[in-house]
Amino acid sequence: MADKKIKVRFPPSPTGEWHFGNIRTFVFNYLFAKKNNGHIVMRFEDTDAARNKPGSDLLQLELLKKMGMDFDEGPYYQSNRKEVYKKELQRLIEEGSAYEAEENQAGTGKLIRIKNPKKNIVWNDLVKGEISISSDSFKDDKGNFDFIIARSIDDPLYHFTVAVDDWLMGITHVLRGEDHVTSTPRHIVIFDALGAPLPLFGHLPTILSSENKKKLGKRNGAIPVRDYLDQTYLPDAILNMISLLGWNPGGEQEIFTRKELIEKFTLEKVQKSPAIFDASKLDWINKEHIKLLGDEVVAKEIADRLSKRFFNESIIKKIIPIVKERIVKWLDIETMMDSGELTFFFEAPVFEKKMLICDERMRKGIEVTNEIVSNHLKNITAKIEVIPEDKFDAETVKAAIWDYSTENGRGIVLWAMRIALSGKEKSPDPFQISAIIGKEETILRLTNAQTL
RNA sequence: GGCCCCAUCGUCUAACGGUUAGGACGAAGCGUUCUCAAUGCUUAAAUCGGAGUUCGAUUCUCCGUGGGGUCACCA
Repeated sequence: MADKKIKVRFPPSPTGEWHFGNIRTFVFNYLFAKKNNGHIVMRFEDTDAARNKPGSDLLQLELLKKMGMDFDEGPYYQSNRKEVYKKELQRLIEEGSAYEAEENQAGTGKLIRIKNPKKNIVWNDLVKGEISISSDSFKDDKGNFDFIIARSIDDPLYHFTVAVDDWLMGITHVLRGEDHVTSTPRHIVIFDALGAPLPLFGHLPTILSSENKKKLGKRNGAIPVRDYLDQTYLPDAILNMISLLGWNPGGEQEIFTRKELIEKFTLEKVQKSPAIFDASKLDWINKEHIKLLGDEVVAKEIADRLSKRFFNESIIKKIIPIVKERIVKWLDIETMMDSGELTFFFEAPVFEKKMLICDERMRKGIEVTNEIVSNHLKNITAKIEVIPEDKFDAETVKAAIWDYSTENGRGIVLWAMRIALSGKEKSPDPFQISAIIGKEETILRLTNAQTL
């Protein structure tokens, strides 16, 4: 028995940029379609010209592309399909399931209403199970049970265009936000009038804002997904984050590649209750995804953020592990560069002599003067000088001076050494720095610090 | 308010009707350390309430309560 090919849709209104709430719906459709070897239709629902924001369709398409989420068909624009809707509207009127009613508010024609079937409308929701809503709920505040499907024969409304398109485009699975639950019975009534087979419906739980626990939206702190991309969060990390909002495959794994997400996705594991969006986990997820990346990727990100003056391929290669463990996202490399946390790997630092003397706390009561520090630096320089060039790694350097620093106060000796090499109060340990900048440069910096 | 949906740590969540209710993020503490980062270990932290079914309920049923969604000539 060959199942009909699964077909889903991305139906945004071009009214602005997407936040996590919007894109979550697309992500689940994407995952579901990819998992089941399905087909994705892109369709802009722009029948309300007044609400459309010019250019936001392009912005949305661009975001999809940046997120690596492709579609197979479209984009369609409902505003280009007016003839299709008109034809179906006429048919419904002829067949008697819809009719022209009173003049519309704009005075541009007669409203078209669809006859209320007066029954319970039931469907088996893919995520929530059986839902039953009486068509009596269509009643408006004037007591009319027949809801409006078009402002006029030339001006169809959302409920109608959605049903017509989902039918004509052969959509098999309608996965959308929970906010559409109450409009689903209306769509079903239209499908029935159209004589169209019903797709399967699945309503995803809402994403709530962490500040007020209301539906995520522009008014309650919804940040555009593009902002996260601009902040150099990885698309796959964002995808990972979004996927886990209202879904999980059941195990204890938290970090998933795109491929794993697609493999594991099932509607059965979608949560029924709303999830609150808390971005703090994204930092962790992004860091974990960076760990998954090859060193060459990290090297490129570092290189892209270095000025010409600093560019040094072999050093970049050596600082990869250090950068990797210190950043959450690529942009942090820039921050580190700006605050000088990386520059000392490329050029000798400038600092004041008094920095060579460590804090009270680390001295453990031992008196330290400039002369004593200079002397320590001189002694360790001598020990480092005898290390062969080809054995100049962090372990060897550490071994060469470990005993000396232990005897003379590690805090005092190693702090001075680290400052001499980095000029920073906070930095990787002096052995790592030495190994990275090399023997010659290490000795040079150590020597300079003695005579500061 | 009507209608619909939902209910496990602060957050995301796991748990054939039988577990000391598990994991992760975040938080706190400790260890390792010359600093920072990273890392390791530890701790605090939850089944909304009440009945019922059952030998046994986080799990099933009902009632409360709470939360969310939706009630346009928007989508």
